[in-house]
Amino acid sequence: MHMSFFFCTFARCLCFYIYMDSKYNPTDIEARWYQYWLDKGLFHSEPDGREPYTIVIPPPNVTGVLHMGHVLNETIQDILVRRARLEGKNACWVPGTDHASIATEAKVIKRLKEQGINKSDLTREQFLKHAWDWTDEHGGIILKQLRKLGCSCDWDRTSFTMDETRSKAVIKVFCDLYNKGLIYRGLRMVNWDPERQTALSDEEVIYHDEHNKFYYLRYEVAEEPGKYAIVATTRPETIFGDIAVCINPKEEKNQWLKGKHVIVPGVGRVIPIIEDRYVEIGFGTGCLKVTPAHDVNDYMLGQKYNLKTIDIFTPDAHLNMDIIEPELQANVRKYHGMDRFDCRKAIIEDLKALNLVEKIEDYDNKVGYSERTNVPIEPRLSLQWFVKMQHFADIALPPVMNDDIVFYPAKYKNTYRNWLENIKDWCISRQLWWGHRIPAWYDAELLAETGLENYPDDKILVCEGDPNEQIGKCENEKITKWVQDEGALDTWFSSWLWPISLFDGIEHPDNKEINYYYPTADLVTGPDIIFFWVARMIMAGYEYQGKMPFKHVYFTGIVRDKLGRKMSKSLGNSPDPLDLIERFGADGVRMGILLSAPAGNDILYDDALCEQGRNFCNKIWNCFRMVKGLEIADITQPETSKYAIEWFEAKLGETSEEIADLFSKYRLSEALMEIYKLYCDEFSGWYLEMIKPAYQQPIDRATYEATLAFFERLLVLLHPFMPFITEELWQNLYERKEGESIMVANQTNDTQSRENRNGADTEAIRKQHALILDFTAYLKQVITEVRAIRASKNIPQKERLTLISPVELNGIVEKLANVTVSPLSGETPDGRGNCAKFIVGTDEFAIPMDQFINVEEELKKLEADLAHQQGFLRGVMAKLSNERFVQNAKPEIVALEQKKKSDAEARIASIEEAIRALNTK
RNA sequence: GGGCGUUUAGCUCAGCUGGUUUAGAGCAUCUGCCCUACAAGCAGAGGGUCUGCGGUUCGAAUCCGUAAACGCCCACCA
Repeated sequence: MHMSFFFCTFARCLCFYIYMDSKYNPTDIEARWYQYWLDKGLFHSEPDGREPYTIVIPPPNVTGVLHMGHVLNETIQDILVRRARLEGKNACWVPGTDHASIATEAKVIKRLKEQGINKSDLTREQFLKHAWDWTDEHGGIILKQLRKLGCSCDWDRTSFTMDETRSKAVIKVFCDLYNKGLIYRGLRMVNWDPERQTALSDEEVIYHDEHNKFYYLRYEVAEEPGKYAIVATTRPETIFGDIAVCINPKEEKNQWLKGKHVIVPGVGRVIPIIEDRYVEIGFGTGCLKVTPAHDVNDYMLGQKYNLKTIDIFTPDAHLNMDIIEPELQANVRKYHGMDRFDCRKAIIEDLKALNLVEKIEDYDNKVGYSERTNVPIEPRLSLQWFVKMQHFADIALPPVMNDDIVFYPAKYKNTYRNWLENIKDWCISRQLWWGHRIPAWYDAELLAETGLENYPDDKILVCEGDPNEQIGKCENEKITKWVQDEGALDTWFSSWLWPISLFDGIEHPDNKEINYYYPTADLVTGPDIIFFWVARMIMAGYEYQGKMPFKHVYFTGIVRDKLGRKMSKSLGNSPDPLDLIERFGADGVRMGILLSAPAGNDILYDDALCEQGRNFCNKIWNCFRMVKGLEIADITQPETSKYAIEWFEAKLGETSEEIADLFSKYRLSEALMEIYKLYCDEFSGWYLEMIKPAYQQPIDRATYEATLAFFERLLVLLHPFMPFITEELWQNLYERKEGESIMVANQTNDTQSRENRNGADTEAIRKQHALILDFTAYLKQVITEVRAIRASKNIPQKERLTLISPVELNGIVEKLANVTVSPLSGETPDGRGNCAKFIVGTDEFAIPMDQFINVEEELKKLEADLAHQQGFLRGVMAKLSNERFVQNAKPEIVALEQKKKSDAEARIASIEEAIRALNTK
């Protein structure tokens, strides 16, 4: 293979193609052409006069590695980009990575721990140094992996959500939204991740069904010792924070509790019974313990009734008893420092001992988990920054609902609308260091006085840059030092600007690049981030560019294994894409992942699909060997070849149109399947067989040239899907100049021929094409029937047969079926002894043969066919004899049925005649 | 608790506004072939009544209703 490659490329010595290996070996070829594309700058885009086609990559985590989901996603993007490039558009695919604040910070902490360093021992600056080291070390591995897959990203534009331009954009947008009153600071109940010790947005919480316990606890009534209110809870460890017990004022069975007080079991705090209709009548015992610091609803009640909050957890969800009233310390001290789940067990055991547990029931409920760390979320009251979302929902909903932005598949419009119509404010602050630091500053002196929570909002300074540098420059400024907010921003607060910030459109909103590349054409992503990312990009797009960020959104499915299970590390069912590329070639893997991936459907991945991709490469490879192995001579062109060329021209045109149509609907796997069939069936199976010279005979020049031209068009058609093998063969099909590439070989053949046929011409050519396509389909049927007869009678292909035909056929049949066609002349074929018969359309063909014809078997077949045709005719007749059908159906439908009828009758007559003939034997 | 989607050959899926020779493709299966481009291949074949039920219609895989199964999204019942 190495040798042949060498000669193909450099010596261009035709005869060596014959010695090409019959198996395609992708490894060297892929590496070589990717480097070539890079060297020639073929991925790079600059604004020019052409129509732009832009895709921004959904930035993978900077320290992530390639998995099957990426393979699917990036393959689709590459196909779209390469197709656009071939159509002559100025295609620009911008790559980049995401700093993924939580995930990356977790990885850095883990590594530090392995080195014996705790995050808490470091300053922010020290930690960030480690984080950047880690990023430099592991960052961008995934981008290198994308090259193996063949992705044609403009690497010169590689960006990072935390590089300078992107960071500036984030800070500027924060300040702008703050000044517009769309960002505020507030003490709210948020989703708290005790592992990472940070707030999360609602979208980062994943709910799992769980089998839990429902604990019925006995709260002694203070006014009536010995009597108890029974409170049911799933979280007994929160009773230290109980501040009231709430009943519904209309609940009959709890009327007696009204106005009384109860004693929190094991804790000893005396708390009031309050009344609110929030408590559902009939659920549990009707008594709800109110713990405003640890439950969203309880917090609501707490606010309504002005109850105090007792936060009994440390940020890492251990019990903090220091906050409990001194007089109760003796009761609760032993729980101090316990983990929340350990405490749950302990408190129940202790309450059991005190006979304060009424009963414990099994209970199924939903528990929220942190998306990133997978630990149960703790609702926690804390001071955070929020974006007011109603405004954004208002600007982002209409363009999707009226299809200015088109979703594929459209069903996600519902999901999108549902979210936007129930939008809640977005918690954007994180208690992390790795990320964009919130540009909010506090007067150090005042802060020391008030503390963060009570720091007045109107004394907060939100600005780009460090305000301390301005100190002293203003006359009447009393502030001596500004202290920056400790928090970082949610990663998605930078991601939502991606399509704009990649072109520096936030800092310089009217620059040449943003004006050219924005809005982008297509966004390809998974439906799991429709809220996180897609919706918010639409919001930011309209807010900062006044325009949609993309015109189409292609939602991919989730990649699963062939049993339908999600791919996961723990199941070990996720193949390593690089390993697959090693085994099947990048082109094979691309085909494999795409074949079963209609938009929005989950894809059930199976190695067998990549195998099919590899086999396809091999097929193309061998077509090429065959064509280039032909010896050319100045001989006259056979009629069969002329016909074959005419037919394949029509076929190629037809399929190209179908493929264009499928592309316009983003039905990429179907488009690939069309090309696959075009290669394997039509080109290899039929066309090449039609034009193939007899053994060791040369081919005429005209046919050879036409075949090369077809091959080239086929390669261009396939190139977006399988870039490597198509480049390799395209380069070797003709002499190419240095720097040329299939990547930019505009589909001149197609477009030219299409442009040439305009008006009436086009119509005429269409008709002509339809004719030859129909007739060839007919010829193929005849050939297939002959082959079937050979197969069933064990007649070798080499043995020439005679075919008695009632219609005029052409040399194609003689060549491919290896028959001599003889016209049906007066004499019935039956008169010639044994005949095998078949029917195509309404025409009856016969092959005389010496072999014994099994009359019974033939009869059986014919009779089965007869029954089928008669059944069919009955169905047609039933329609035609139905007056209402004839009256109501469209005339062309009735005419069609009539044609069906006459055709069926003709066929039945032919079959009956054949049966009669056999019976008379 | 709401909302959405799916259910067509062994598997994965097409089948657009009901009528196109009584349902198509790829893979898998079966049979026969190493015929000098390709056994990672070639030739041929078998296989579904379109989840069930009811309705609309001259006509339903296709429209409507209903049941079931599966899947997804959203929601503060402790």
